[in-house]
Amino acid sequence: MVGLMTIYERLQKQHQMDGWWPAESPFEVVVGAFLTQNTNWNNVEKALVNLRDAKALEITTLAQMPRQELEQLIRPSGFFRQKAQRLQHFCQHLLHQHEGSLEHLLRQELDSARQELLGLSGIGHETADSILLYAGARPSFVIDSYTRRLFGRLGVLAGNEKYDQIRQIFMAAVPAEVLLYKIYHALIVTHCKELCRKSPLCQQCFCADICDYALKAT
DNA sequence: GGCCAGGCACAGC
DNA sequence: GCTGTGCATGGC
Repeated sequence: MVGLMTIYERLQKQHQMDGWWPAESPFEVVVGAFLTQNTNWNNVEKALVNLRDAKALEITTLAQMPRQELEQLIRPSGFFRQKAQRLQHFCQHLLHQHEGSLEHLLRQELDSARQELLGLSGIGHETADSILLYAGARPSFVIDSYTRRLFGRLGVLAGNEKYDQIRQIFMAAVPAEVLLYKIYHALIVTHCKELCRKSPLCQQCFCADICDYALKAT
């Protein structure tokens, strides 16, 4: 069995990758995390531009804006009614429970912050961990569909593990460093997006090329 | 024109 | 606990 750090090193040799999540502030990371759910990032970008132009990338503004106005601004990201409602609930939660401070929520003990996030509407496991890692700089490994596909094909995962089981596998094998977690997740996504979908051998991202590469000793 | 994209919640079993 | 379904847009 190839170790997770070995796979990391092989991926790193093939892709240039930095901190990755494109955002100008932790709050913008949060907004992006909601908007990107089951949605192409290109569409998220359009919505973020709209919000920025409307000077609405701010907790109080977003919380108090008329729902329909917010819906129209984020419309390009899809599921806009759901996402508008959930974003406003999140901002109102910050205002009421954390004096409007995102940092106040995220600087709690890691498991406490995670549980609080998971209790909010529209925040599931992946979104919670994305917020913790990329907005809060907390070492919480993000598991997404790419991770499941790639590491399932590599034989690291059986395919029936629950989210938290997979997260534990990664967090047990990868040193708890924020930058390392960020880059590893980014490498997985980038690797799958660039290579997996483009290969003629690709079948729902179980593409032989990507896996042979990752397994191959370099 | 069909399929997919960096999910989530909820109903029904 | 697991599975199916609704949510909606834009790019390929």
